[in-house]
Amino acid sequence: MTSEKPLRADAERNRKRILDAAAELFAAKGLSVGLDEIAHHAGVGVGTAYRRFPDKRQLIEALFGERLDRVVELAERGLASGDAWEGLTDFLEQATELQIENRGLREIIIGSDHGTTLAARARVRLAPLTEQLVRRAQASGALRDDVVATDLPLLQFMVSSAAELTPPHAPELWRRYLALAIDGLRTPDPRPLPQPGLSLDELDVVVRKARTA
Amino acid sequence: MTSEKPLRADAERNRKRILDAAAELFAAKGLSVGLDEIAHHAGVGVGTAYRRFPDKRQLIEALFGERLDRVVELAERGLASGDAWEGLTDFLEQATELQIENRGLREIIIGSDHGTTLAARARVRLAPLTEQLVRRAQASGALRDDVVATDLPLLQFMVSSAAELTPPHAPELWRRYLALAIDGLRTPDPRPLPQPGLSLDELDVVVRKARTA
DNA sequence: GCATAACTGGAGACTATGTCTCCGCTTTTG
DNA sequence: CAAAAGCGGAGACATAGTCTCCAGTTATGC
Repeated sequence: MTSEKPLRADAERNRKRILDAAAELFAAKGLSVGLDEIAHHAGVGVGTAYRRFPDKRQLIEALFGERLDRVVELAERGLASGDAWEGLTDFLEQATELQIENRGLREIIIGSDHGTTLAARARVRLAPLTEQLVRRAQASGALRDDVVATDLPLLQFMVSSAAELTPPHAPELWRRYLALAIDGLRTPDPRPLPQPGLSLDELDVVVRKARTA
Repeated sequence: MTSEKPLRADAERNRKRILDAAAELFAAKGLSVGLDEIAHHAGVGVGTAYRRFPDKRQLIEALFGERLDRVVELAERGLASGDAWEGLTDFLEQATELQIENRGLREIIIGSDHGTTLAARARVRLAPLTEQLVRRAQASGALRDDVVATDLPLLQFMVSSAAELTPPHAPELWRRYLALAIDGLRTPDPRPLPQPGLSLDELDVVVRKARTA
C-alpha cells in the first residue's frame, strides 16, 4: 500500500540516522523529545527530519512495533515455562524491565496519545496471554485467587513509576519494590482485597488516559 | 519578622478568595496551575493575584504547611496505636489517601522544586516517626525484617502514581494495590529482597528530583 | 561532464502556555 | 471628599515545540 519511491542514496542514509537517533532519544527521554532535537542529534537539519517524517506518529510507529512484539513474546515464554508461578513472575519482571529501560516504550504502553493504535493492538494480543498466566498460577495454588489479569499492567505501572525517580547509583532499586509486590501476590491466606479489579475495558480507559492529563 | 501592614478590608477579602481558589485548584490539578488561572477562578484580576503573591512559592507555602503537619500527625497517631501492625498500615493508608485527595500535596512531597524546604522540613520530622513505626511492627513480628523506613514513602509514591490514572468510576481502586503491597510487607517467610533499601540521604535525593525531569 | 531532479540545512514563522508588569480607573478610609 | 490603597486585565516577555520555505548542494542518468 505505502507506495514507496526508492530514495536517493544520501536520503536513505539520513533516514536511518534519524531513526537511530530517535530510538536512542525516545528510550532515554521519552516521547516528548522534539523532532528538532532528534534531527540535531542525528546530525541532519530539521527540515530533513520533517521531510522524512512529517508526522511524529509515523516515526514512533516505525520504531516501537518490534519492542511491543517483544512484550507479547515475553508473555508467551512465561506461559511456556514449566512452573506456573515462575512463568508469571518472570513475565512481570522482564516486561517491567523493558519498560524501564525504554522510557518511550513505557509512554506508549500507557496512553499518551502517540502510537495509541499500536499499543492498543499489542494489548489485544497480550490480554488472553496474561489472563492465561494468571489462571495457570492460580490453579497451581501459588497465586492468590482474588488477583485478576488487569492487575499485572497496573503493578508494572506502579513499579516503573518508582523506577522513574530512582537515583543513578541504584538503578535496580525497582526490583526491590517489584519483589515486594510479588510477595503480596503470593500471600498464602490473604485478607480479601478491598476493591474489585478492573475489567479489560476499564483497563483500556485507564491506560489510555495516562500522562495525557 | 514579616512586617505586615494591615491590608485594606477589600484587599484582605480578596487575599482569602485567592487562597481558597488556589487550595481548590492545587488539590485538583496540581501545582502547575498558573496564577492567572487561580486569579480568574477566584474572581479577581491577575494583577491582584500577583500583587498579593509575587512569588508562587509564598502562596504554596501558605497553603501546604498545615497539610504536611497532618501527615506528621498521622504518623504520631500510628505510633500511639495499640497494635503495632495496625499503626503502620493505618498510617500508610491514611497518608496515601491524603496525597491522593490532594494532588498538590503529592507534588510537594515528591520534589518538584516548589515548596521544597517545606517538604524537607516535614521529612525531617517524619523520619524518626516512620523509623519507629517500622521498628515497632518488626518487633511485634508482623512486619518482615528486611523492610526499612524509606520504603514507606516509595510505596506511597507507587500507589499514588497508580491512583493518578484511576478511572473516575473507581476512585478507590488504589486501595486494592495498597492492600496488595501491604500483604507483601506481611509475608511470613519472604525470600530476601533483591536490592537494599535506601538510606535517608538517598531518599532525599530521590524525592527531590521527581517530576522535575 | 553536465543538466536536472532530488535533497539538504536551518532561519524563522507560528502556536501555546505560563510569568509578570504597568497604569488608568475604582474603592476605602480618615 | 481627597488621598492612599487597591483593582483589573491588556499585553510584554520568555520558553518551547511544530513545521515551512527556499537558496544552495549533491546524486544520478544520459
